[in-house]
Amino acid sequence: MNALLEPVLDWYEANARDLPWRRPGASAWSVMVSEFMLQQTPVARVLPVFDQWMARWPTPEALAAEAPGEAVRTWGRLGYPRRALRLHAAAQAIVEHHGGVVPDDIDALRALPGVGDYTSAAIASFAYQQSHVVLDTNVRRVFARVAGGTAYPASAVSAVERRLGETLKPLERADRWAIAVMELGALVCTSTSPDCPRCPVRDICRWRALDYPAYDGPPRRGQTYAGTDRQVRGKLLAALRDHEGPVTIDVLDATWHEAAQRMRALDSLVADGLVELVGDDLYGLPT
DNA sequence: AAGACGTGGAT
DNA sequence: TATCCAAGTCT
Repeated sequence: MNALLEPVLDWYEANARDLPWRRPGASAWSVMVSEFMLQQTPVARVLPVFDQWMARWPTPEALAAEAPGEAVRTWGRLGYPRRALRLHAAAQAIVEHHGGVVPDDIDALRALPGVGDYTSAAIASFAYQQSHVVLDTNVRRVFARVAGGTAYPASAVSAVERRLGETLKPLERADRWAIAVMELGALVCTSTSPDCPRCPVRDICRWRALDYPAYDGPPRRGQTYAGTDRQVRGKLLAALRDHEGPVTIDVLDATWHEAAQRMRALDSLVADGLVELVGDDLYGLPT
């Protein structure tokens, strides 16, 4: 018996956001696109890019027919542009191996580029209403607090969490349960300022019962950014996105002062397939 | 199995 | 202003 089930499902019924990939009739492809875009990226920033993307490429086949550089360009400033490349490659794999239809088998999904444990479970659950344990950062935080009595989960998914996910997963409507817990984590049981008074399971929350003990685990990995290769890669790619065609090296030189780091970043972009050397000192997005 | 990998809004 | 961090994946 899962004491969380009904309160969380009822809360979701009343509080779920109206998002395009959740609407009735939303295609499996739209669910897949949304999941790629939402990896480490807030909903508010995904929405406009998602709309452009789906208008231009309403099917895997449409995207697969394009140059990967167009995917990278349309990705815009969502961040982690390798996701755009992987989504493009996944679309090509879907066309080549699955008849252009987003597969409904979780293992087939998991084999696609850019699709890991979370995304495969999410697509199978939300596009095909299957029953899977879906462990994203929201679900893991809710579990850690309600059941574990701690402020945050560990950095990596544990066997205990998977077991808990299996235990709590209802026989019916498992997909709705999954999205409901995710939504609760996203809107109420947030990382920094949880809104416990509005929480449907506050009365059975272990973390609350213990009076919110502070996180005492190992330091959570902080992301430095200023001055890193990541920042330089971002500037280089932004310059390439902002030009119609290939750019000369001097355009790229203007994006960062330190030559050694600039070259290292450019080389890594080429190695990742995000940038192509198209001529003598001429660079462009992949064709 | 830590660390790399973008970006911008919130605090 | 500095730090946090948002539906992870890959190596």
